[in-house]
Amino acid sequence: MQEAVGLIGPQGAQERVLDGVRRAIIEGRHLPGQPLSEVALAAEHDVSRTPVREALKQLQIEGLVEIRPRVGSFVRAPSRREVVELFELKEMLEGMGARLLAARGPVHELDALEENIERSGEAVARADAQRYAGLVHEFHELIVTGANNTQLVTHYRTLMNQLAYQRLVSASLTRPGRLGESLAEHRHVLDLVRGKDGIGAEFAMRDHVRSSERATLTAGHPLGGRSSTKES
Amino acid sequence: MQEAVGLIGPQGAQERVLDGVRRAIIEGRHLPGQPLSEVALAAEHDVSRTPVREALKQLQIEGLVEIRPRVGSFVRAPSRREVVELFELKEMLEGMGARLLAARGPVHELDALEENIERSGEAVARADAQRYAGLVHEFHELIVTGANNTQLVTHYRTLMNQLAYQRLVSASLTRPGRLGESLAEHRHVLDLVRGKDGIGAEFAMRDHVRSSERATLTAGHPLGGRSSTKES
DNA sequence: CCACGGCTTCTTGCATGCATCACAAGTTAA
DNA sequence: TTAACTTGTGATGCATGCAAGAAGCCGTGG
Repeated sequence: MQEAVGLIGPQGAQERVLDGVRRAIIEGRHLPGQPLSEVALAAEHDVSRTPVREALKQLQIEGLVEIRPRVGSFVRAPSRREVVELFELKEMLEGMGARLLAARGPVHELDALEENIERSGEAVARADAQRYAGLVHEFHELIVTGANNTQLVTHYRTLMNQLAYQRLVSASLTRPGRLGESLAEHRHVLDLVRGKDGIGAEFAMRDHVRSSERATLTAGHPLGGRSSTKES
Repeated sequence: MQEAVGLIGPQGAQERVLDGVRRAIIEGRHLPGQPLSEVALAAEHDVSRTPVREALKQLQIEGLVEIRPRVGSFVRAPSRREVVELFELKEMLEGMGARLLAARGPVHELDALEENIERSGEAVARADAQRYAGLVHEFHELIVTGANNTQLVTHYRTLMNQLAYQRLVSASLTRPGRLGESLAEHRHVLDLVRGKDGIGAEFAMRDHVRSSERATLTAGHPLGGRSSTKES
């Protein structure tokens, strides 16, 4: 071909491939263990193998893809152990976010959190688990971004990608009573943040993450439990 | 050329380039802001541009290199603000390591830590700051690896690369009295870990990181203070 | 003297071709 | 029948060529 006429596109070809494949994995369109052929992805996104290779490399670093040299790339599913490890990290990072946010004083994220809790209350009242799942995501995201620490946000986002958090949360919220429980914990965290109790907010958030972890791991485990890396 | 006769090399060409450039940046052979030409690096490592590009991409994700699209790659120096952010993260991650290590009970890392403190005492007695710096690195590394959480280790290593920790620590330890102070803090942390006081160990470690941060940032700042991204 | 516009040059981004290696199916011998 | 060997097919890893864009430079106009 060698046309490259359409120039670099909106934001480069490899970024398009990167976002596309990442979303496909997180949304479950590519299942764990499934091989990701470079030529197939190149054809699918209508680019050559080069940007596909670079995108796969980045996804490997993000933990979504496993590249076995000279063999190929595969969708990576974290093992059960890794999920526990990721939750341990999540606990620390979100606790850190709550503490830093409390220390910042009144910033616009607090209003957004207030509004989030209000809308969450409505969703819980209607038992709309799907909608609440989205609001949960927003709540945690606001806590972390509100900490005003870009490094924290970067590491946190990587973590969440690996956890395929969306699906996990949706699964955990099916347990009856969990919605109200979760909302109460959110409210408690926000109260402590507003009260500028940094350490209190940190530990409330950590407790919340742990209880959320329990709810998630005791619910169905859509992860399969086994890593894609078979070590036989 | 197109020879590729020597086959794939010991561990692939791009890995060689990756390690080489990373070490060069961390050890200060490539200075912040300096442009990293693909062709120059390719010639230096005797490979083509392709593996160099992939290595640079990974280094960008690790935070050591900034790639301005269509412009070039540059050695990235974290801004003062980013250094503070990185230390905040370091504090949380090492605190987490200490807590998890305490919960694990008697593992071989504890013996290694004991021995490390012993050797550290000798280094302090001889006022050998250089040797002590290496032992500090080992101590913190043992705390983190001893937590038995591979995700933690991964994120932590990335962090340390960005901080160019080696140089920073060496600089901070020039302040008189800091060596003994630091050693006492290490010993305190290890005592709490051995006593299985997880939360205590976590906060002792966090306190230690904060005091280490103060010592580092008040010492000379070899980082230049300004980011490589000039925003004028 | 300073500002602005066109141009040159060097850079990256992507496409493509070739060599090498991993895996599996088919074949043969015990 | 089973195990080991051979060979074929497909994949990745790397080298290289071409086009588009960005930074710097020089000349010109004010």
